[in-house]
This record gives sequence, C-alpha cells and structure tokens, in this order.
Amino acid sequence: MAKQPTTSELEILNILWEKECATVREVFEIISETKSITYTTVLKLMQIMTEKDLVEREEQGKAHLYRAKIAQTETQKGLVSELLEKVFRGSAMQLVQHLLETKKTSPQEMKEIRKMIQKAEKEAKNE
Amino acid sequence: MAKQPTTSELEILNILWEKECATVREVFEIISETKSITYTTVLKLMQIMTEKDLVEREEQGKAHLYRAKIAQTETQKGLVSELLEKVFRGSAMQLVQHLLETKKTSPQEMKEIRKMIQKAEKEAKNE
DNA sequence: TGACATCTACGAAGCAGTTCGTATATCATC
DNA sequence: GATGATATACGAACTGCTTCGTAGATGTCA
Repeated sequence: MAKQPTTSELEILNILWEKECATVREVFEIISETKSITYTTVLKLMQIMTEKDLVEREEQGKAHLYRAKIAQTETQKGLVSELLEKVFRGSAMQLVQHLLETKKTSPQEMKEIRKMIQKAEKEAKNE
Repeated sequence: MAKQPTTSELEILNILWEKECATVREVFEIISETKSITYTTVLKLMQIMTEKDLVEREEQGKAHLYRAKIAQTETQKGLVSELLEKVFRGSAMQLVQHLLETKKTSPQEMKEIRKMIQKAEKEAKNE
C-alpha cells in the first residue's frame, strides 16, 4: 500500500481535490484563513509533495498550477483501513459504534447510513 | 482535546488495555512476535509514556508493572473524530461508506452494524 | 559473596515533518 | 531598461518519534 499523506499534505490535498487545480497563492489564501502560516511554507510543502508524486504541476507563466495526482477515494480508503487496523484491530462495528457516539450524528445522516448499509447487504446477497 | 498517542504508543496501549497490566518484558515479547525490535526500545517508549502520563507504573521488586492511564474508549473516540474531521470534513456517512467498501465486511458484521444504527435511531427518537 | 541474568536509566543518533528566511528569477508597467 | 511586486528555489533550524548502545542497579543462586 502507498504511504499515506501527512496531516499538512492532506490539508493541501483537500483543497486541490475540491478546486480541481490551484496555485500556491490560492492554497495559501485558503489555509491562512484558519491558521497562521507563511507563503513559503505552503510553497515548500507543495514542492515536497511534487517530489513525492502526490501532486503534479504545470508551469504556466510565472506561477505554477498544481493538481492532485493521487485519488481522493483511494486515499480516504487507505486512511480508514489504517485506523481500522491500528485502533480497532479490524472490527468495523466498533468503529461505527464510536462514530455514532462521538459525533452528534443527525437523524437525517443516520437514516442515510442505515439505507446505505441495507443496500450493501442486498448487494452482498446477490453475489 | 488531549493529544493522541503515536502509532508505537498505541501498539503498547493495546496490549495494556487487553492484559490490564504488564511488565516491559511481557510487552516486548508480544510486540517482537510480529516486529523486529529491541527490549530497550520498548522500555524507552514506556518510560516516555510514563512522563506523558499515558501509563502509570508500580514498582514491585525489580521489574516495574505498567498500566494504561488513559481509557481505551476515549482514545478510540478521539482518533475517530480526528479522522472524521481531517479526512471527511465531518461527514460520518462518507466514512462508513468507505469502511464498507474497504474491508470485506462480513454479512454478519453488516447485520450487526445495521442493528446498532437502528437502535441508535430509536434512542434518538425517544429523547 | 561472587558471578550471572535481568532490570532501569540515560544519552545520542537518525529520520521525517514542519517552518521560515534569504536568494534569485520573472513579469508588468512606467 | 529600471523598479517593484510576486514567483520559485533552497538551505537550515527545530521538533517529535523511534531506535539502540552502554552504564549502572538489583535480584538470584551456587
């Protein structure tokens, strides 16, 4: 399995996944709304991420345009299964249980989760 | 929120939670079944964990007896909500969805998860 | 009591992630 | 073409985690 991105990298990836592509300045603007950080720090992070092949960049004019190179879904799956193993030793049920207790999950959301599971159960039967 | 334990610390905590209490040697024996590591490394980790107040120790005779000082449930909850925020921006549904896709969740386990959610839904109604 | 096994204490190295300062390149525009 | 704003490149410091070697304390038993 591929190595998981760090916390800072994930923060940047989240922005890139949402915006499709972005310059360092754009990423910097968004992050600095919630966090004190300098422009060059974000730049350096994104340069390192380029080396690691987490993102790719296109050199258009002065500023480079960055794009995520790893898929959001795959990354999320990887992080979930890591947590599942490390913290719950593989017990998906325990994970969900804590999830429901932790967050004040809205009734609406709960309903959706239940539907999703019922759908998954049905599909499992038909295979 | 309290700082989350690191990966190595969690590995040790899992053992202490299961065994109630243990010496460094016992922890070392268990970890070294699956991983190449020296005795003093485990010792050092557990000493640091003592400083951090993650575990406490009782000095009985030569070897110290260690015990987890933080609760398993609380730690698990903390780690889940951290993941929920960082990776899914708070969407519990997305997390569960990836969970079901990632792991080949057994039909039995799926059924249990569904029951758990239905129970949670019922309880939410009665409040 | 002396030798040996086993324990704790502790310093230090190595590595990865994060942060920032400074140097240098590039572009627009006057 | 000089100036200023804005970009990238890069080195370096700092921190925290992990790992291990060595030194010294402690208990056991012949």
